[in-house]
Amino acid sequence: MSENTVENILAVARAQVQAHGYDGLNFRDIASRVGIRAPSLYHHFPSKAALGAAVARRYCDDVKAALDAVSRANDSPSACLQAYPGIFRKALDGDSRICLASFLSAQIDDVPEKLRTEIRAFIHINVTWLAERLSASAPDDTAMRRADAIYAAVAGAQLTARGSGGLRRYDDIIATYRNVGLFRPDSIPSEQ
Amino acid sequence: MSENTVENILAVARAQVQAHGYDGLNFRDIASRVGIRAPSLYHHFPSKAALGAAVARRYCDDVKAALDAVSRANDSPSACLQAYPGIFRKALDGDSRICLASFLSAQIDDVPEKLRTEIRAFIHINVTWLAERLSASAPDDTAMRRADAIYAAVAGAQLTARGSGGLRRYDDIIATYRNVGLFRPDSIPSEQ
DNA sequence: GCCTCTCTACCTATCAGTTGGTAGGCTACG
DNA sequence: CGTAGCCTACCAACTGATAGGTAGAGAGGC
Repeated sequence: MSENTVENILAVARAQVQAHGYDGLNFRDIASRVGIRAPSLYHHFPSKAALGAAVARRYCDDVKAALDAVSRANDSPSACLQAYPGIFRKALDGDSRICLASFLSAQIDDVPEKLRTEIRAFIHINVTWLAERLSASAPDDTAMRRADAIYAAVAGAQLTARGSGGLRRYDDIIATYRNVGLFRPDSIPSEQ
Repeated sequence: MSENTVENILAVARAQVQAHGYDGLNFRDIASRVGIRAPSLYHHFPSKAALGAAVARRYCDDVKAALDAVSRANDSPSACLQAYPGIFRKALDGDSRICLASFLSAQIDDVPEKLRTEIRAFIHINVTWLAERLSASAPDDTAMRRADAIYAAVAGAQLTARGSGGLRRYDDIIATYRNVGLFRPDSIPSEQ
């Protein structure tokens, strides 16, 4: 039951953070959802900050796995880029939760340092993955900037959809990004 | 002094919400920054929710004024669109605060209903303003979708910059948006 | 078989700090 | 006088965290 409890805690905590931010890490609430008492959480995580960091790291690993899955499922880099927004789509569906890193980016001033580095790592992983698929060779500065823009745009779509409009608005916004060629490395600006 | 106090409270509270979200509305903290005691705030606002709603409404008015200013300063709709991200740039500068509506969109589940409607109104105002400048005639569906995308992209740029990279990253991301033609109504998708 | 030691996983009870909010009093100004 | 604006002194609720105890599983010696 021990391994299972830790997994349950991490899963519940992750969902809470995606829905309520760092404040979603309420020990009594999480414990109650897992089916234990609040102080028992301290047998698995020494502090709130540690639990938060563990949740973030696990989330990062999960998204890394999702990126790998997209890479394997699509043979062209271009197809990978088109598929990228789908990774964050299912959290938005139903409970309208958003990317954990996006929520914590907003709250960055009120979050323990360990979590901050985890957030920065998450952003870096996403941007690097995007940049690798934007440039045929090693990612250059242009590819990195484009990758930054894609990451930011997708994060903004989640946020806006959560604010009002829900999943449908997310899909519409992503479709518009596609139409303007944001996900294509070769899109040409006509003039300033 | 009364009018002045209310203005001070609103200004301080706004800055706190932009930096810490709804939790930034800490009565003791805000009162201390204004130079009075916490219970005195109740002489001006009956509750935390009311203060939050007042802050949001004032913020909305301020952004509306900023949009008007942009409209007056630029004679072409296209120039207005290019200038749009500048409205949120100065909050990010220095204290790296973000759009109040973006922060509260993330926290939408934990915010009083009055604030939620205020947030939705804010998004609507921004999107409408953008759509009006995207289409020569009355905004059609395409213009509204493009406006949604611009709003979301700018929000995401603020969030990402706050998460890591700061103002420079914001500027870079916005520049990339410009390059792909996100802010131009006539940008043509070459092929899927 | 049985006893003891130890470890894990959980519990109840409680703490100190912080929060939004209230009651009631003082002061100064019209 | 009355009211606006502020105060001190509180309160109840909730938070992260600690202290100390209990039930049960497994290991080892005898």
